[in-house]
This record gives sequence, structure tokens and C-alpha cells, in this order.
Amino acid sequence: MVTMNIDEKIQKIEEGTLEVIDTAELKDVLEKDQPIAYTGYEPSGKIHLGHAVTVQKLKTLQNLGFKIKILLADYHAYLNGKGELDEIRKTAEYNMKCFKALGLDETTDFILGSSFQLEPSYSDKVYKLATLTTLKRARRSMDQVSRHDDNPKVASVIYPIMQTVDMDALDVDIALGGMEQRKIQMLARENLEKLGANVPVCIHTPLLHGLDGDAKMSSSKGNFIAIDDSVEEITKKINKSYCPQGEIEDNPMIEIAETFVYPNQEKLLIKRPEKFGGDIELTHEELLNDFANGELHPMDLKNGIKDFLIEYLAPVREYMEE
RNA sequence: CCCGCCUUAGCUCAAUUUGGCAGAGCGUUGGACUGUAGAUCCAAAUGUUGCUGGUUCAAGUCCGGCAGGCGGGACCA
Repeated sequence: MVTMNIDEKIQKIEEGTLEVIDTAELKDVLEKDQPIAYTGYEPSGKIHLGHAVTVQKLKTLQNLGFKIKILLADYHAYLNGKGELDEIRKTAEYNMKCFKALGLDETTDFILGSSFQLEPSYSDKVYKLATLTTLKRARRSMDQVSRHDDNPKVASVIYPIMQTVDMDALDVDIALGGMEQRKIQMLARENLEKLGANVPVCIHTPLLHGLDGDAKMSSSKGNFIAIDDSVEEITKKINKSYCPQGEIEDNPMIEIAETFVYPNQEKLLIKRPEKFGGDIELTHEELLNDFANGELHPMDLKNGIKDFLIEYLAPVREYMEE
């Protein structure tokens, strides 16, 4: 573990996030011996690059001395209409392997939601929050999280309340999630206060655009690269991806570069045929400039990203094959 | 518990008053055009018409039963 002072740690934690609520509280957390950071995931048939954004941040926290708890939120997935519990639990097993493959070490706790969410003391808090939370507020918090349903279920308002009690039950100092979690997390901060429980620092990471240019990469839309996709699948998906020439805003290829390439290495190698200028290595800044002014062709960018991802995800594929 | 309405392709919906080969748009897939994708153009695929029984030469369509959903009523001695 690298020695850093608190400000350096804060900078490292905030890097690549959209917000930390709030930084002053984070400072207090960093004074603790072994603070706890957690992220909850609904078990999903495929773990993709969007999940990897938060996992990458959890790894950073782990390196900074945090205890990492990953909630395999089986009941949450169930409440969100993802299927029957026994199926969801099988998926959770698979997901745990995926998270380990992404490089979280053996000190990481993987906790199945149902292993503690049926405790009387847990239920008691859920009921208490149910009396303190308005229907509108609970539903609004689920806007970006609920699976679309023409006939919304009561389950959808129990969901954010449980997520709140999870933070208390798991004794977390940091709650990390994608930006779609924001409203639930803010509700949780208010509600934990009301329970007299510890209020965690909330950290939100940006959402990756889908490969089709859609605002969100998601399992249900099929516009993702899974962390255990084969070389052929990665190649095919990158080739099919949305990538407008010269456009660096909302461009999924640029986003992948900024999210996974440059936090991990200085330059990106792009192989090009001689007639298009030959191979080049670009820094973050050079890549943005060259792409924006048209010197870097989308197909070349794609090839660079594709080669990077194939290599970046190689350890994951190997781990998953065992 | 009672009454009414709804259920057709992955999605949104058509299918004439009066039963006659189940369709369109979007999406998907393939091709054309671009040194990528998208856009555009061309082409293709996809159905247990919620389930079930019946009437009929013939049922998405008419009749019965069931399920799910929506709305209302009743109950509130």
C-alpha cells in the first residue's frame, strides 16, 4: 500500500467520480483505522463495463486500506422483478466470481442480501422507515433503477427503504454507486439520520453510454461489453458500436478510453495501416485533440480500444475459465 | 363478493357497420453507401391472437369457463 496523506487519498478517491457527498465527511472517514466501503449489485446475467466502473473504484478504495463489502442484492433483484430467488442466487454466485476476476482481493466480503435482510432487527427498521417515507419520495428515488412496469408494484417502494437499512446493517462508511443510485442514496442519508444511524459518505460514478450511443449501458438493452466476453464478441461489438467522427462528447469509445485506458496507463497504442499513417501511441490529451480535429479516424480509435479491451479483460477471461 | 372494460410480433398498435389466408410502424437481422458506427436506401425474418371448451364449411372476431390487469360498486351494524 502506497503511503499518501489524506488530501492525496481524497484526490485519488474523487478521481473519475461525479460527486462525493461530502468531502469533509470523507476526510473524517479516512481518519478511521479500517473504514468500510460498500456497493450493492442486483445479480445480473452479465457483468459488464458499467459494473466495472464501480468495481475499479472499489479496488482503489481497497488499496487505500478500506474494507470492501459487496452486497449481492438478491432480494433487491427479486423486488425489481428480475425473477425467482433461487435463480437470482445462482446468478449471484456467478457474479461473485466475476467481481473476483476483476481483481478484488481475498479480503473482500461478498454478502448475500437475504443472509441478513430477514433478521427481526432489520425488518423492524424497514417498517419504521416505511412510516417515515412518503410514497412519492420512495417512487421518485427509483426512477432510474426500477425496471419499467405498467403496473408498478409495492415492491418498488420497499426497495429503497431496504437499501437504506443495508447501509446500517453492513456498518458502511462509504456507499458507492453509479449516478442512477443518487436519489436512493440521498433518501438513505436523510432516513439514516432519522434512525439515528451512521450516515455514510456517498460517492457516485458516471454512467457509461451504451455501445449504441444510448444514454446508459445496461444488461436489458444488450448494448454492453461483458467482462467475460470472448475476443470475437469484443471485436464484433466494438465494430458495431456508435462512434461519430470528430465527436468526443457522448462517444462510447472515447468514454471507454477515459474510464479504463488512461486511469491505468499513460498512452494508448493504436495500430494503423501504413497508408493511414502507421501505428501511433496517444496520451489522453492527444487522443482527444486528434479525434476532435479529425486526424484520428473512428475505425482506428475502435481498433485501439478493441485491442486494449482484449488485453485488459484477458485476466478476467482466464479466471472465468477455471 | 358484484358489474364493466382490456389481453394480437421484442415494443406500440391495426385487422370496416355484418366471421373469409393475421398486418403496419418501430426494433432486430442481412445488403448498398461511407476507411467505423449512425443517418439514408433496399431486402428479409419473427406470431400457441392470454389459457381453455364450444358454435360454424370457416373464429383475433360469436358463446361459455379460467387467469392476469384496469376502473367502478358493494361491505364499513
